[in-house]
Amino acid sequence: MTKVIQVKPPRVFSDLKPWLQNHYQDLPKRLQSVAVFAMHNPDVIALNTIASISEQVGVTPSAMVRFAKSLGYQGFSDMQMVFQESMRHVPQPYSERLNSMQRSADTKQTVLSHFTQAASESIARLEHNVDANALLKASEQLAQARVVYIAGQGRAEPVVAYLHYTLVKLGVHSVVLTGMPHSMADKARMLKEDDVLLAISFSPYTANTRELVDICLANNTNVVALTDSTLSPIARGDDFHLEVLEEEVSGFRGLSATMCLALCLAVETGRVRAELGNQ
Amino acid sequence: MTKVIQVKPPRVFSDLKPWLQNHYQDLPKRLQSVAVFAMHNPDVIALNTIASISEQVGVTPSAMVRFAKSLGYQGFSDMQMVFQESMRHVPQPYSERLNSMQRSADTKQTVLSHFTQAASESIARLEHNVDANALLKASEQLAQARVVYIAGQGRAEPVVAYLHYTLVKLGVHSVVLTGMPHSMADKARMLKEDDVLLAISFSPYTANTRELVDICLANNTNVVALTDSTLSPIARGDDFHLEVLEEEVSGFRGLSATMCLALCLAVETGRVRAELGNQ
DNA sequence: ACCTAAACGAAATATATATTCCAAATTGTG
DNA sequence: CACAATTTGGAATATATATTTCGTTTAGGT
Repeated sequence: MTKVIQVKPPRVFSDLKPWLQNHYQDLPKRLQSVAVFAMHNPDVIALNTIASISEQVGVTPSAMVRFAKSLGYQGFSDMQMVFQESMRHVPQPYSERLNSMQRSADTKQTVLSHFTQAASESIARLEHNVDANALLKASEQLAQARVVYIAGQGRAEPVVAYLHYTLVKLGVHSVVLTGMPHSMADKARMLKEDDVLLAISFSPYTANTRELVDICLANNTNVVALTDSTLSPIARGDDFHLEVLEEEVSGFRGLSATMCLALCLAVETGRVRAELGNQ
Repeated sequence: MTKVIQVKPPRVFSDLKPWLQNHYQDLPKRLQSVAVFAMHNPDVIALNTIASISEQVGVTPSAMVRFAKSLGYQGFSDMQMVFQESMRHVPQPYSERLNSMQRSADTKQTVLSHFTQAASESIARLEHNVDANALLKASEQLAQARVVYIAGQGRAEPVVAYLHYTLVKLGVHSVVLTGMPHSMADKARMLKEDDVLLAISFSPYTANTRELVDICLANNTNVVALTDSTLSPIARGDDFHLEVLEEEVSGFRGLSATMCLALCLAVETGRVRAELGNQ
């Protein structure tokens, strides 16, 4: 049997790279080709089949298997997992474990750290994923509104309260839509064309908020939606929607990133309004 | 045969997202679950097998295939290619960032980034500064309460709403104290010794919330306080107070860290309550 | 140049994975 | 409430993919 490097192979890509450099010299010719290719195109290794990769490298499929085995992996598939992990954008297990490990055996601290970790990740993702253009458009809509009506239930209610509080402080005329479902619907029908509905809704989506959106769209009243998914029933092609996804910890979703976005939306609205010269 | 959307399905991920949004409503329940998951975890779809993904989504493998087909793809594998392409030349963050950058004249992106940075810093500080013991004690107080009465005004109101929402979901009997100042005071005087007041208050401190705390302490009712400073008038030696300080951006204070702490407090309360064996 | 040991490629095999099919359950409708 | 249509889960099937095997080739040492 061909010589196999005895020590356990690296299970994370960042370890694999320097590790492979050391053993590169000792590899047979074909296997060196594979090594060079793998270091230059990790994404190809991660995503393609042996047949496809080996063709690109210019070797036979069996060479790929030998390569993986000579590195100490069980087979090609085993090695491929390491490459796949390197391009997953949610190394949540890692960061979570690391964080927990750093903290000493204090259980309460680690519980909090789970939540802070989730919050940080949610916020980081928010920053990367938010459509800046959508944010601007939404702010403009709100800034131009005669009155901003805010609606949302359940987990969205704190967001409603915060947006209301901040918008009022900024001098934007805003009203929270409350009450029984049918009375809310009645109120929604009263909105004028120069009003705006600011609807906040998260999964599981309440039928009520959705109904309000339907009513407003039917009346040509503009709608700005804040939701956790573009697939939300309140997100339509003809409104302005912002998306924020909260990381969940053992079944609980926070509101850290959502609140951050809400504040930003409110402040931007104030800024745009000031630019437009409304008092 | 199940209804299939006729038009050719999108071959690039960025087209798939809005496209799915339009057809989302028409999908069966299980297929909607898949859709939501797919939009939230594209990397999982790209890298895992049907069996693994379907387990994570909570549906059967055949549902995954039906999903792909109902979208017009030949099968799951066909659809998976689209997801793989999206992460092919690895750094998706870059391309996405660039895209957002050129789309907007860079001002919006940086405005949001100010807020996200402030939020992240606040959360990091929260993690270091929180007194783990105080958190535990506070949770125990809330867990042992017959009824938790929650009070807070202004910027604290969203926190009140969130704590109320989460505690109720966890089966903790909790009530929000609302109304005119003097009627709230009257209500506060009704609290029994085995009730707990959960008071949230931030600078500038409202006299009202402070008064409630005074009343409860005089009546030997336990108080758990959530504030932005130990110097807050509602934080006393003889109550249990948690402290969270939000970084401010051009005069505006967010609630990201506060919400994180609130969720943690609520979940801990639920956990302690379960440990105590209360129904 | 010969011999030996390692490396290699092609095909056979084993395994994993996706897809199809159908009966049961669910949902919507008259 | 019953009927029809749709949706769903699980097993059977088909396909794709990795792995092993083995005869052949190559390279290095004497």
